[in-house]
Amino acid sequence: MDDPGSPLARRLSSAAVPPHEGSPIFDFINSLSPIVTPKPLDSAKNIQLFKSSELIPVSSIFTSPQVNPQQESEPGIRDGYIKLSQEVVSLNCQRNQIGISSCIESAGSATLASENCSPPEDATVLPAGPQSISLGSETLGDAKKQDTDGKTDNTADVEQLKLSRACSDQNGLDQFDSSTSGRNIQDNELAKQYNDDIAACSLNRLITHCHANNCVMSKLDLPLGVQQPSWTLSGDVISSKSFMAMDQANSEDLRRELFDGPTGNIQSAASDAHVYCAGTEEFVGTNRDREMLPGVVQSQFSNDYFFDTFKVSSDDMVLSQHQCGTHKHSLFNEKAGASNMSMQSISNLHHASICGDNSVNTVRPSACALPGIGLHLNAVASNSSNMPLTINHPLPPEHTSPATVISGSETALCGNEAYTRIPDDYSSQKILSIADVSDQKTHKKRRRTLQNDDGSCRRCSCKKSKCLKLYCACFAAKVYCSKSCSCQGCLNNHTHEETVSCIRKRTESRNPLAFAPTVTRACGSFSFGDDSNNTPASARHKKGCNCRKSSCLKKYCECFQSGVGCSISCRCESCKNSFGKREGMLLLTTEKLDKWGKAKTTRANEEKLVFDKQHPVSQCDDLDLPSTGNLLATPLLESCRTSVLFPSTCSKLPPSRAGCSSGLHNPQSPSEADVLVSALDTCAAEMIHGNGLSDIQETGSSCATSVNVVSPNKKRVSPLCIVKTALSPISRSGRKLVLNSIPSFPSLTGDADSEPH
DNA sequence: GAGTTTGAAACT
DNA sequence: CAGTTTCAAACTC
Repeated sequence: MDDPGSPLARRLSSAAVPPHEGSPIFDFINSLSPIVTPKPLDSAKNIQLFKSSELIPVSSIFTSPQVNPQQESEPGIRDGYIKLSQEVVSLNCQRNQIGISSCIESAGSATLASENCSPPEDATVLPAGPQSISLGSETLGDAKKQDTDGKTDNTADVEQLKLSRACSDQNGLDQFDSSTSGRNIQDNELAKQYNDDIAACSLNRLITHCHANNCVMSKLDLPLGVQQPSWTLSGDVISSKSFMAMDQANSEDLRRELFDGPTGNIQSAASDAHVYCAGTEEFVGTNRDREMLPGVVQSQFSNDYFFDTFKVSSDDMVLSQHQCGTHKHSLFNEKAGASNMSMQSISNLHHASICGDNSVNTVRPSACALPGIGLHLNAVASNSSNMPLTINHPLPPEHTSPATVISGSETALCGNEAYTRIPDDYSSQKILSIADVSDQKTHKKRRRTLQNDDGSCRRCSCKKSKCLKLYCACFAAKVYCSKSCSCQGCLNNHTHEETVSCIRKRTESRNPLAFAPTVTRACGSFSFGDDSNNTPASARHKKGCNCRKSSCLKKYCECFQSGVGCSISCRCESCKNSFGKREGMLLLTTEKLDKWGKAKTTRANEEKLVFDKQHPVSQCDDLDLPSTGNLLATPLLESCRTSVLFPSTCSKLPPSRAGCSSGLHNPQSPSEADVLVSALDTCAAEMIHGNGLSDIQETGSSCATSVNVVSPNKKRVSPLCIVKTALSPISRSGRKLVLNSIPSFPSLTGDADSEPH
């Protein structure tokens, strides 16, 4: 923690009280530079500095029973952040003692508050403590008892109102045509319907990581790309209701460091929170984005530092003002800049800046054609902080347009992998929203739409499993079944909470990855220059598909369903995944394959020995890997490709050809191999997915970050070392990289699990 | 909506 | 651990 005597601590302590004119803090505030919009590209690069070594284990993500996303969108749930109405906000505003503070709760909340006819008196004044708004699972669970249909009509009205308000008030968003408005509404609606736990975590974690790595980064330096993922994820979380452990201490530390300046009034409460700022997302902006806000919202901003002081509590946690504000900030960027893709001038600019992509075209064809949501249905267990999340809504053809793609952070940042599953309800609800707004269809029709049209609805219809097996989508997503499920004999509900918990534990003990998300996003994906062209494909799979007949072209394929390309984790056959074939293995030339195939075990070992003699010293002094592994001693690009690809290739090759399993093993422990495979996964896979050698230097840091994450013995591996080594002439000599113990399957445990056991 | 196909999960 | 069975979603008609 901070040294009490440190300038930082002094600033912090002084910030707790209103500054007086002439006081040091006042002077300090006055001396602050105007807010400067960071250059996203540069910022994005900064993000690469984030090390992943302090990331939270995935396992910590999956904790408490979750509620079916469907339910979370229901009135009782929403009230949670609906309560953050203007009243509340105004109270918060009043509580802000520092002149520069303000509040940012927007009309969006008010609009939401009216939704579902939530009486204003329910808008409990936000207490300072964590007990304020209880939106825990139980609350949500109870809420799910409510009927969904009744809500949607109100929602439609509200959304229409919101739309009109937005249209009339927006100054900078004049491209708001009716069709895209509908989509925006959908996005907004969707985002509201998702819990944003992860979003809350995301920035914290980002900050935490930054902190851990001594990144000097002011809140305003948080690039859009950093911020956006938070809110992009926020949409997910609302639905997924996943909880994520937070390194509260770290984030708090950093928050103090970063944010204690002028606004000071830091609430040292739990850093994680269900940031129900989300309810206002479409109207929330930063001071620098205010011109883009609807007037009604702008009017709520009393000053330019509003986001510093917003305070909101939700669930059982209190979000620091800064967090929330920053999230809002991010959120707005997301909503205004990304979700409203129709506003090309905004979104394109944004995307381009985030991506560091020269191309202004933000919409990838694949994204438009996604059959499913970019991420999976499971609980959003996301290290979302860094995660550029492309939400690719599975929309009917008539809705399939760039504007439907929430891609606010397509590339942005990924200090680490993230485990993200967006409930398919997301999309279905989006469709529902469309129906509500545009047609006011009947409930029946809506329900039908909900269930059928987008084809991605995950409401289970289990018959025999009692919804207590992974067959059940709800169970697999760690959510309780909802009314909208058509399951029979369902035990996956609150009534059988203990049973469910028990079964979950059992299931998880049997397979630790049982509840792991299918799709994750690899660390470093954001850093590849052309990743904007294949963001879905850059997603990685923890498990990978095993398709045979579907050629990964149907929703049988989890990858395809998730709108991502197949990865090296997949064992699919004849992969034709339109989002990214596992064609990396095609990079293995026939010659190479033949070589590998013909290589006898002994010969391979001999070569290895010879090579080891020739290169007795690692080319990277600080590459402190186990000598037995020496896997990165020759991390030449080609080898990197080859070897990393090889596992997947191996799985399809006869053992005799599967060099990686044909006796090249040495006594190295499998975990190390896993680790390294995992470490190389990102780099190699990114290369595989079309990123050339020229990208490596760019991506080196991220790759190395990955390596850092998975480095055996938790020893850090110099990023530069990896990159250098990968590009070294020696490495390019073509000598085979003897990946001694890479298993025939790549690590399925993922980065977070990659620590040696 | 019924039947078939598919691939993951569970089981042996 | 590989093979088989079970299961539910996706798909087809």
